[in-house]
Amino acid sequence: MTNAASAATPPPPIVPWMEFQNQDMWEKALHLGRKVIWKGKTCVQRPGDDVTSIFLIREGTIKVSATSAEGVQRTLWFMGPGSILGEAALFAGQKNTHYIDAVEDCVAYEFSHGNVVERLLVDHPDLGEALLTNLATKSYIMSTQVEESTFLSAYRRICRFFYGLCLSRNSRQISLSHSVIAELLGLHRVTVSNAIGDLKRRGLLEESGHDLVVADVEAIGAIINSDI
DNA sequence: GCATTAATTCTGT
DNA sequence: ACAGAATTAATGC
Repeated sequence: MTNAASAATPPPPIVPWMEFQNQDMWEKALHLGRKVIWKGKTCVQRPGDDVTSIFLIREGTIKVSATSAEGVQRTLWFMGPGSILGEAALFAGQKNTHYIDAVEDCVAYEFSHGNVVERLLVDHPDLGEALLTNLATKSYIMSTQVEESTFLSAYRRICRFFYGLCLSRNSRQISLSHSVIAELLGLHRVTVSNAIGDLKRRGLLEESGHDLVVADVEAIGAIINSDI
């Protein structure tokens, strides 16, 4: 993929954080769904649970993670407003395979399999496209993570994550602990702490209360391709 | 409602 | 692996 367009405007890095700004298209279909509220810091679904519907997340953030038999956690991605949960399992005819945790209070809309197939996909092509976009995003997140863990250094991956997160969320604020970032990128927590400490020393990252703030987005982005 | 303590989480070495 | 700081939860007054 080496064309002028992509060279002129490089797409932002794909990060394991799904969030879609324009949810307006869903308004017309909300009446087909059922509003549900998930309290923060609670488990919403576990591996083995039957999946008979999908959920559109409207407020809050959830964490999707895999757990080994020994209890080791590996976060796969986070999902925020505008993202859809459960469509992969539903269309694949699979049971749920991951842990889904609400990290903060969430509002979601549940759509039954029947409503998805007979109403959403039939009456609203744009919602069908939104479902495909959502599914494709998950696919790209996973392939990108495999790619990056194979080819990039931990330091670069952390910078790439911060940079992509800033662009996709349009915010410099990052309210994640070091261990959460480590679980998300498959890194050791100390590796993340050291990298963050280094970025702070270099003035690219600042601390605001308990949150990290990216002070210089472009500089962080530049590190990804630099030869340092 | 408020102060103390215990428990847990977070971070830098 | 460890220690100090910082939160959060639990308990008693």
